[in-house]
Amino acid sequence: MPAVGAGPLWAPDDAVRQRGASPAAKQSRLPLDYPSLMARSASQIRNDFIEFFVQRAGHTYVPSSPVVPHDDPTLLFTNAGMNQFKDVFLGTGTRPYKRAVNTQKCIRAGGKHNDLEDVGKDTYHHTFFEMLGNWSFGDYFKADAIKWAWELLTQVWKLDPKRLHATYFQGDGAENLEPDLEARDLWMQYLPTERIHRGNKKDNFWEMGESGPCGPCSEIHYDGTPGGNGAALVNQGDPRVIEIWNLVFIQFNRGADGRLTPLPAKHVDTGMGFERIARVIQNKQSNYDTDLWLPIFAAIESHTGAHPYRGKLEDPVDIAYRVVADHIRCLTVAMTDGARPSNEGRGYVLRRILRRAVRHAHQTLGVKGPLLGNLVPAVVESLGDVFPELTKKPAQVAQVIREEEEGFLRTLDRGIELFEDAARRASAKTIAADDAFKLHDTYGFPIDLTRVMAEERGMTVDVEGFEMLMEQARQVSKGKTSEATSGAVGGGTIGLSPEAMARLKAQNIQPTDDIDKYHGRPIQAKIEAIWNGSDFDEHTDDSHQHDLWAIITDKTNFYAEAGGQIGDTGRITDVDGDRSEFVVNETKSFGGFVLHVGHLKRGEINVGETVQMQVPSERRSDIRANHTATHLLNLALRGVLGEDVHQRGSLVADDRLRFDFSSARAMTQHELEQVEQQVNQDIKKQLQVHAEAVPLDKAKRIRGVRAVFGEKYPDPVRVVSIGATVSQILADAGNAKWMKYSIEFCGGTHLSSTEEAKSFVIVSEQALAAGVRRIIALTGPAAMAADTAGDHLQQRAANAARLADDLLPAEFDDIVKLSEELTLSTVRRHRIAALIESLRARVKNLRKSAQTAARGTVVDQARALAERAPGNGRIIVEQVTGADKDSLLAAMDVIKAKRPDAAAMLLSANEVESKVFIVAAVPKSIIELGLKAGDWVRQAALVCGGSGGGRPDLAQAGGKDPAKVPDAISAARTFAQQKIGGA
RNA sequence: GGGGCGUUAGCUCAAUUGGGAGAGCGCUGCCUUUGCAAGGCAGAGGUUACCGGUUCGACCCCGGUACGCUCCA
Repeated sequence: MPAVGAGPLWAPDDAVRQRGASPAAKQSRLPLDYPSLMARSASQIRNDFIEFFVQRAGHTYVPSSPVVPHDDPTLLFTNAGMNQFKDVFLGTGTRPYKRAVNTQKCIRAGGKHNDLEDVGKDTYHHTFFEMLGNWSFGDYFKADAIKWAWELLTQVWKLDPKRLHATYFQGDGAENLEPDLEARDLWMQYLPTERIHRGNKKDNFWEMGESGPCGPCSEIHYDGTPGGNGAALVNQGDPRVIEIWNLVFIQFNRGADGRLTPLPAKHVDTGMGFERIARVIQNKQSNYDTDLWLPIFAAIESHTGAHPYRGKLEDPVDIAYRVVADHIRCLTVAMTDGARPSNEGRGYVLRRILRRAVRHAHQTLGVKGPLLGNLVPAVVESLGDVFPELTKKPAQVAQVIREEEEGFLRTLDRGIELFEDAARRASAKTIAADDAFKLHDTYGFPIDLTRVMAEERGMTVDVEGFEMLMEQARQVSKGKTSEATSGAVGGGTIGLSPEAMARLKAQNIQPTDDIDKYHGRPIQAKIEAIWNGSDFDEHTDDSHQHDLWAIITDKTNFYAEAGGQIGDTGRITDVDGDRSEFVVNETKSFGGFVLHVGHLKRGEINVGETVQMQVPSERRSDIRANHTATHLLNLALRGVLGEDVHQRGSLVADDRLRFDFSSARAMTQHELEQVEQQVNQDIKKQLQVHAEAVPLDKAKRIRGVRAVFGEKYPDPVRVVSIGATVSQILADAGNAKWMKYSIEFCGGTHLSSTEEAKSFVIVSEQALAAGVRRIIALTGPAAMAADTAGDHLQQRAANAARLADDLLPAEFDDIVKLSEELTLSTVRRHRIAALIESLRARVKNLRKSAQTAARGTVVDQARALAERAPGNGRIIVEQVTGADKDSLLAAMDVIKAKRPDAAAMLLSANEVESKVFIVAAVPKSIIELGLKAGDWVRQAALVCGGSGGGRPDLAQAGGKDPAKVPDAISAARTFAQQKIGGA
């Protein structure tokens, strides 16, 4: 080990050369010597770590990946330093360096690791924290990892070696795993045996998931007991003796079957909680006592007027300080990386974090309005240096937080009202469990708040019952889930596990050569492997017609799903094309192996056989048109909306294209029209499309080049340009004129000339999430069809204004329906909608006057009937014409007014719709004689095939047989006469 | 991924078993009063979110969709 003395604190190891300089290195060189290590600030400690591994051990500083994992749907938030290197461990990705160091932004709240409810109550839980880590990707292993860890802790940070303990994996009989004696022996160079401890599988065997890379780990613990005699407390959950660094030695892969196999390339993955090591080095009792938190605590103090933070564990105000400070860090970082509060997934986690902070701020710190938004600048102050992205849009983040706070305050107000209701219903001064549960489950009113409010008025809450209901709800939620997932088998696709990839590599099968995908013409290839989803086969034939297979060939002309472009479909046949045929439904790539997934329609296939690979050209050209149009759209959006438009995702399919981009607001009709027009103009210009592989650093220098944020690009990267060749562009990469050209990093398939896209139509523009918009568009024949349909409908809508009154309503309904059903350009749809609006008032008035007129004639008939009926007649049963339910009721009002003592029934038949309407009214005096309107009307309705009912004084009925109306009338008369004894 | 709740006039919300869609505020007009506040009368305003089903009849029951709120994972 090199002596540390004169010269830099760590001399570069002879064995390694420095491979990358960190930004931190440029900012501050460490002093040659520093007298008081206890006084090191948190940010110096962070620098120490990074600098140590960069300078002393030749690591490359890799900036933190976003806390919002954009390419890992299995992960709610980035929760460990290794997340961004997962693909390297899985063997599906590579990096240009073999040693990396970083400080990773992590969030543990929601999902498997959920520390949310613990934050504030103790000294060391955080929702957001930084994870310092160093990595070896198939490079150094246990010896160097342990050596450097020891050196950093004891020589750079000068921690008391007597307080350090190490653990190693003790082995596991059930898994047939040996103890990690290698790690133990290495530690014995530095530590006496009594401070080296054995650990079980739970503590000392690290696994990424159910399957995948894994291996033993070795932890370093720090004994913070006053006498330094806490050896017995290692791994006992005692806050005085804590784990500070975990060194993971990845040397196995766990297959889907649970079996462990040794990995050819062994990796090191270490993690050290930054807040925790800062506390240890600064010799504090609590993570929150380090200088890291000072700006945030100060901001809380000045915005709330609470007493200064005193670091007490039990004091509610201090608890609130910790909660608010922790949560605002988490929220600011997460939202900076693009997450937004919502009611599901990671957005919901953010919402809960925010609410917890608001509750503490309001209940304990006495804040009335929004507070959290005002703390964002303090977070930026404390973390902006390490994570410069925080300084980009703090105002926008603060605004979102403020709005969300206001939303929660409204929820609270509503909850208080509901609570009052529950309190009124409460018996024996106890709020019922189901009321408390409903407040929580349905209206989001936190249980502890319910308790506080109950206490305020001398009441209690049935918490036990509440917990029971919660547990029930949890079971319901769980039970259904497992049922649903086990039921959902189908899907019809297969993938390649890391283990399967390892097997292919072991057989010396090379990743598929897919250079022919760009032209897509038929080629001949050799079958390398046949994968059935769980195993490899040498042969299959059409007796397995319905089974799904994946064929791997030495080369392919199929495009595998990537970069938003869907995979090709097609056929793989024998060379002559007459004996066997394999239908490819899907093409996907795993670690460079292209899988042609589908089923064998006829014949047989064998490994080693030469086959003909065919991709249908029509589907391929549809996809190419949509992909090139996507690039033109990207360019046009930037031109119309400005530089702030960034691609957030995209889908290029054969039947449509979808483009998601960041934009604060909806696009106006004018903007949509401009974008649509520009793309169409570019299509008409017959611009040539060029593609070329270019070294990544060179390509990045092109002015105005488009790349997706957070996407990892290979080196060299393929550059696709439209209207200028790649070499023209590279010759003058910094020229601002390239801003006006479409130049993108893209591995997809494209047209050779834009004119082949024929036409471009935007069919929808909508919000996807706050700040993200989605455009769906068409090209080619589909776009032209949408255009034609739009032309016709717009013409029809324009003509409708000149239609006569009697024709308009029906035509109007037709147009409205078509405008909803047809696939149209949004611009066109908007114009048609305007025409429809201009007609709406007139149609409405026509309908209304028609109805009024119809009602008038019915009422007139009723008036005549009332006057014509015998003076003392107490039963009126008559048919009227052209009435519906409403006009019959209006007519009945007239009869009731004119003949208050008569029981009256009106019937109307509608032959066209084959319906009969019946309404009856009976005055009180006759109800007393036994004639109820409901019974009466039902008698009549039964005769004409219906039924009815209502109140005794007024009832309605209907029937389906207009021809029976005369019978119904006589039946009704008879019935009434029987009841009231004639009239 | 699985639950709970909601969507009715411009706004806030009612509507009994399925039987004529309402109130308050706001709006328009008229009247009264006029120091201010206001008061009275009349009126307009509704695809009961959307689609489908059951029924003679659906705001109401059933299924689905969208949007919002909320809980659990």
